[in-house]
Amino acid sequence: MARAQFDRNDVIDKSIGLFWQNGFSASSMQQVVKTTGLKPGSIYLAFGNKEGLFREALESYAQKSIAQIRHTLDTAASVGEGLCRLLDAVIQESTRENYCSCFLIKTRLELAAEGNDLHEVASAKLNEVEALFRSYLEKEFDHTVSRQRAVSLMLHIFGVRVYGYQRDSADRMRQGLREGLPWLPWE
Amino acid sequence: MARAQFDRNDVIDKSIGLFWQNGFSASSMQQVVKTTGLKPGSIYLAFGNKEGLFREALESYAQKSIAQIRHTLDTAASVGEGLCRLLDAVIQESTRENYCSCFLIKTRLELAAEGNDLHEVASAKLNEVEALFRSYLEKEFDHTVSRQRAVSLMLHIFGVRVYGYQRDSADRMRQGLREGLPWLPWE
DNA sequence: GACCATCTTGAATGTTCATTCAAGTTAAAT
DNA sequence: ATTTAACTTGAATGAACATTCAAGATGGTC
Repeated sequence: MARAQFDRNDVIDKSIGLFWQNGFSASSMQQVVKTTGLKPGSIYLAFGNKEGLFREALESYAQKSIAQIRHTLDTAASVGEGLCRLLDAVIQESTRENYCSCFLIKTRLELAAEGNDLHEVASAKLNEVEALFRSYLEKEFDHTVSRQRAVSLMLHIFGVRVYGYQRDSADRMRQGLREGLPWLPWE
Repeated sequence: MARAQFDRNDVIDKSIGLFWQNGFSASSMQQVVKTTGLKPGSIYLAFGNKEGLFREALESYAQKSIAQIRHTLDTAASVGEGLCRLLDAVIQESTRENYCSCFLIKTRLELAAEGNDLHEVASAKLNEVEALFRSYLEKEFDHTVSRQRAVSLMLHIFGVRVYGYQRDSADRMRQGLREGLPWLPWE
């Protein structure tokens, strides 16, 4: 069945699952073959190499995440309320079985050595998220405050992404966010 | 030169450097051989396997970190002042060339899948740090407040450990900490 | 219906991996 | 001086790794 090209989006989604869970180094191409159903030749023709596939998976994840953030902030009654919903969703995610933190953060930490290219991609996307927060905050606060609070938001989100591995920590994290982000319109 | 046993502490320190930077999967035993100067046989006799060496390195790192925290908090004029110094030190560390975040956090994220043993070690040590903060805070605040603020501290430290990869972010992080931890005696 | 460009296939490649072990070396015990 | 226990040595092992490529299959084109 040649010419009946595989579904690229489907392959990328499955690769996101694998790479997000195991990271770059601990995911083998043999696992990719098993997970995606593609044969090695097809993968290498379509994505070049392991790094190419990882990059596409990472970028797809980032794009979806950013779209999700935009949507939540756009549909909320206020920026503050949207941010609360966003933070609640992050906490909620951490209660999942097989919680995997955030693909971007994991990549930033795993591939930090020696100016790795994938590390740069992850970092750029995380910066994009911060810039997005800043631009939304500027609808309600002045420039300086918006910049500071965007940083504070990022620190808290990173914190939750790491803290969330602890079992039954959701309530504690919610309290922690209320402590550290008192300017948000909680509940 | 048999019987002239190698310096175990030295080997562990060198292993910390390697594993901290590259993580578990991306560090090969051949790199360990090169870094430590030991031959494979010696490593396997002394530590069992790669995981055994990694575990000792991780535990040694954790012990040193906790001792450092204790020392800073014990020698400060107040708990609050000690915490400020601690947080400043974490920010300071992030300005280093070859910044590597925190070995415990990196391990928690890298080896989270399937109840990995090393993940549990890292998580247990991180919980120990939180408990330590709580016990110091209880010298100045009541039980409930201490618990909440310990969580908030952990969230901020995790945040800084991830955010710190961004170049020239020290000042921004300092501002962010002042925003999120206003109960600390800053400056 | 013959052809060609396009895509798939999966066995094969050479490398690197974690780990082992028989042989070698030394310090202490006898 | 000889033995013994403790430790080192480094080549060898087999498995797993990322990647390649010649051969096969298919759909569109003339």
